[in-house]
Amino acid sequence: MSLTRVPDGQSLVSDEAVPRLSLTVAAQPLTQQIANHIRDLIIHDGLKPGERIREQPISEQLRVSRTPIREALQILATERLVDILPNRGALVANPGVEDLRGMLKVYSMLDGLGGELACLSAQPAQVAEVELQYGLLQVAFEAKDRSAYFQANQAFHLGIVAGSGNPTLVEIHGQLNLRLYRTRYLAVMQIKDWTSAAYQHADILKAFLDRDGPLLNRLLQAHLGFAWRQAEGVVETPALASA
Amino acid sequence: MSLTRVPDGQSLVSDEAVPRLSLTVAAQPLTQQIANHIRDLIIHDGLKPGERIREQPISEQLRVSRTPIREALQILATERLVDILPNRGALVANPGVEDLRGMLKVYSMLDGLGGELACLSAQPAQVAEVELQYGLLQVAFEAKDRSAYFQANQAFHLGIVAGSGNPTLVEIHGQLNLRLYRTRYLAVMQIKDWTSAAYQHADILKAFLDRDGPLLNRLLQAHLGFAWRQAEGVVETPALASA
DNA sequence: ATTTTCCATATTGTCGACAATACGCAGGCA
DNA sequence: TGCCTGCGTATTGTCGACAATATGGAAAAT
Repeated sequence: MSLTRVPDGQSLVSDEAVPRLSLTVAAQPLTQQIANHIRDLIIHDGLKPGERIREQPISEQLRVSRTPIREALQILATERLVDILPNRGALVANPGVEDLRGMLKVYSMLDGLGGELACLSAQPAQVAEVELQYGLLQVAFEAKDRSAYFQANQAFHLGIVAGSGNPTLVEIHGQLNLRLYRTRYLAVMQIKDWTSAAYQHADILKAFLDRDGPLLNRLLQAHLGFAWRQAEGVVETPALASA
Repeated sequence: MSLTRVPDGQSLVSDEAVPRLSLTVAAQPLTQQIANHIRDLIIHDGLKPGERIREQPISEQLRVSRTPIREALQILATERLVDILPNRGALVANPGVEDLRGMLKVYSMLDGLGGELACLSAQPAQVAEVELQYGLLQVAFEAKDRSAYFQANQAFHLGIVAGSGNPTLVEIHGQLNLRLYRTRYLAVMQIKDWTSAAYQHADILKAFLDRDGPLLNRLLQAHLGFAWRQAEGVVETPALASA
């Protein structure tokens, strides 16, 4: 990872006409960059659940003082990706099976709601994006590429929710998605018949294209419930003692 | 507000037997105390939407350096109660009507889900709490005490969700509740016929006591939709320019 | 041998100082 | 007048140092 400290030239060149004069997006605040960095480590299992997160090592690796690191940890704690024990440091959150079940219940509901609303308000570009991801999903599925499958699956579902046009819903859904990300990723990579749930996407896409909100809502919730039942066993033994 | 810096003696004396030896709860981290302080100011309208939050004045008022204040602001930004503009400071979040509508949609869904789950898993003590708050609600209603009414109303609804036994749901619901808190408070204080929605609580309580989840779900969502329609007009003109 | 006490060390928490950036205004220029 | 330019000031961003706290183990006591 490389941190950028100056307002660097990540030019915001979309396919639209670019306004004259250097319209560059300012560098993201250090705190945000660090939070992103640690968040990535967590959800991609570079930092294991229950593992301690010390400030000094990160400070040295990223060549940054501890101040922005602490701010980043506060952000991640608010996102419930880390637990901060006063005077004793930060740990990677380590939810138990019961916690995960509870999160999934809420997540399913939000996912279903997202689908239902998307049937009402999704823009053509958003529909196209979902169709595109469905295509990638199929490709990855036939190639038995679990990693690509997982990625397309993510984009497929997030794409539907994005179609709801409800920023709050998208945000909360996305945040819960992160809290479940690692477990779901490990599940997809490990489960024997990871193909079973794949077929459900065809129905989901169809309901979406037909703009059948209530049906899509039901399908999405059922889909997640199914995927979870597949994954139940994979919720590995707690790597480290939880508080 | 008073900040406590040492592990002070907020002894955790419940009505239960107190374990021997000084079992005192450590002082909350400064950062948390400050976040709570600013959060209170925001939801109780001590800081208006769109208003700038400067670090130095708070630093002087609370007799604290800017470091923990900045950490607190990061927390509040993650909770979407403030917006941080890089290099330009923090503002109190100022959601538009459309944003509020979107939040309420999600909030209603979560509230309904909470009620439905609570019908399955609420503990007797939790049911009693809800009944208690219903009583206070009635008292405040008859006394035409809007402030007390609002408070009991809050406790009534939060109590139901707490009965769901789903920490994630409680947390997310609570967070959205805070984002809507100020608007709802102002609405209750200003609306002419603030009494209309009050009658719905009887049905809600009955469905809860009858453990009729689906019905309670519907009632709660309808209740919030109704309350919102009452409040629509109250969503005042943006106090300050929003970004 | 077991427990307790005490201390050295590692880590987190807070601070004041400095650097970087944005803002407002005066002055210059067309 | 209207607009640009440059500078002083106010504010935010980052840092290194120090204070406060927890941790682990050696030494002492039972």
